[in-house]
Amino acid sequence: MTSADRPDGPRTGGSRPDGSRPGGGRTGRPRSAEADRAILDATRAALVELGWGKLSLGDVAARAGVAKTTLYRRWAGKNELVVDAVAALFDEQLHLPDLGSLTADIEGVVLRFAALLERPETKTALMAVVAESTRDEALRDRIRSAIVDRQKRLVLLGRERAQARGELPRESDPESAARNADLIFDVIAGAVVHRALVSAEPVDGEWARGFTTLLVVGLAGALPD
Amino acid sequence: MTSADRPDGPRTGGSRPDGSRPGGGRTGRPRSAEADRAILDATRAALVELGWGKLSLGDVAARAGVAKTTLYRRWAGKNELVVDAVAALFDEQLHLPDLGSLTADIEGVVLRFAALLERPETKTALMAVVAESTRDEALRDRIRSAIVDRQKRLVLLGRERAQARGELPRESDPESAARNADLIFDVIAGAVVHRALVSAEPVDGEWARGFTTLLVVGLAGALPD
DNA sequence: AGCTTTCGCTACGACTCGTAGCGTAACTGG
DNA sequence: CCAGTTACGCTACGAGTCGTAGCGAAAGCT
Repeated sequence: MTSADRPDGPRTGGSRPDGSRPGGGRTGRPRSAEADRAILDATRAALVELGWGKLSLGDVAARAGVAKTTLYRRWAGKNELVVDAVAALFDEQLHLPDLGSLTADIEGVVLRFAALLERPETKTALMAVVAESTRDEALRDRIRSAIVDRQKRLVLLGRERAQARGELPRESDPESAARNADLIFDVIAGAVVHRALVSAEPVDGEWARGFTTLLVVGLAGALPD
Repeated sequence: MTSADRPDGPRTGGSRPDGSRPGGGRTGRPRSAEADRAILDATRAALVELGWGKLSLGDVAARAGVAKTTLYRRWAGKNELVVDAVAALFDEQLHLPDLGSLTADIEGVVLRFAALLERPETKTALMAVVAESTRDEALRDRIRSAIVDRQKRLVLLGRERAQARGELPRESDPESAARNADLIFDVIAGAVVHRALVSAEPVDGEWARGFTTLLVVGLAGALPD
């Protein structure tokens, strides 16, 4: 689940918590799925206590009750490990319940996303891995498939619902529709992240309302154009 | 150790590129202003070559032709040093020329900001220090005063101009006006950063136009409300 | 002059990194 | 049941970084 697959380096699995058949019947001792869980849990715990900067893989291994070598057999380094560790949180937390209107849907997802960014694990980890990804294309791909693309689906789903309700026009040109979805995604996710982590001020109901109003008015007015 | 507290240690200045009078007439050998310049230049160069993760202070000192100890006498650690190094770039690059209309002003600042984020120094450094700042209040303050607050001024200036032109209403309630400015700031800066660094796609003229249209329509429609 | 502060240099213990080598454990197919 | 294969825990290692201490010399001020 976590990974875009990786051809096959020395580190075979990299991340394959299911631990089993890629091509049929693997032989030999299987990887402990429990070790995977323990490592990812330990990673999140260490992020909470130490933050990104002081997190060391030796420490994570010790917390997980696992040898350091085991950890290196599965993940190439800190970056990859942390991406997988926080990606799981995104999967758990990010859904888009139908709240009946475009405004309510956006407000809802903004608050959910903000709550996720309040957690100390994600707070310190997300920006850090993005920073590292600026010099590491493989990491960028991993972040994209493990985190970003899944968030983007929420935008697509929300738009579809809004169109079904008649709140947004159906766009005829698929290219421009894709561009608009990307734009909206960057606006929503960017604004929330910036508010929460850069401005370091709370994303509360009031802020979410103001932001959503701005966005919905803009969409209603700018899209049909 | 890196950063958090520094009641009043051996590290006097922390960051005082002017290097002179804090309390009147300092005695003794003054700090070399040229060394400051050399260190910050070396920091930016090292960021370009190595990125945040592999940047080491020993390396920076060597590049700058300065003893490692000198570096530690002025900055508490990597975080503070890099903030100062990139803050200078923001000062150089971020202005707001009057382009005649609110739309043009926003498009202009978006493209300028994007160009700044394209540079490898800022790309890798900005997210990293923000990530560290989530666990270090002093660093957060430093980022705020060295970078964030200055960007925010552009929003205030832009709004004032737009109001003078009659493009935006003058807001009566100063509290709500401040909230709106903060909101607009997070939307603009957040969207650009997210597009450039997370989505990792180009902030070109086309994107800037689409974003600006969305924002201006939203502002025109939502603000008088 | 004398006082004060900074500078370059060297050296240091503590720590993290990522890997190698070994013997053992777990699972599979003949 | 046994041979083959893979994962595991453990130990040990060289390399690199961190941040500090201690020294003598340099550069200002009064």
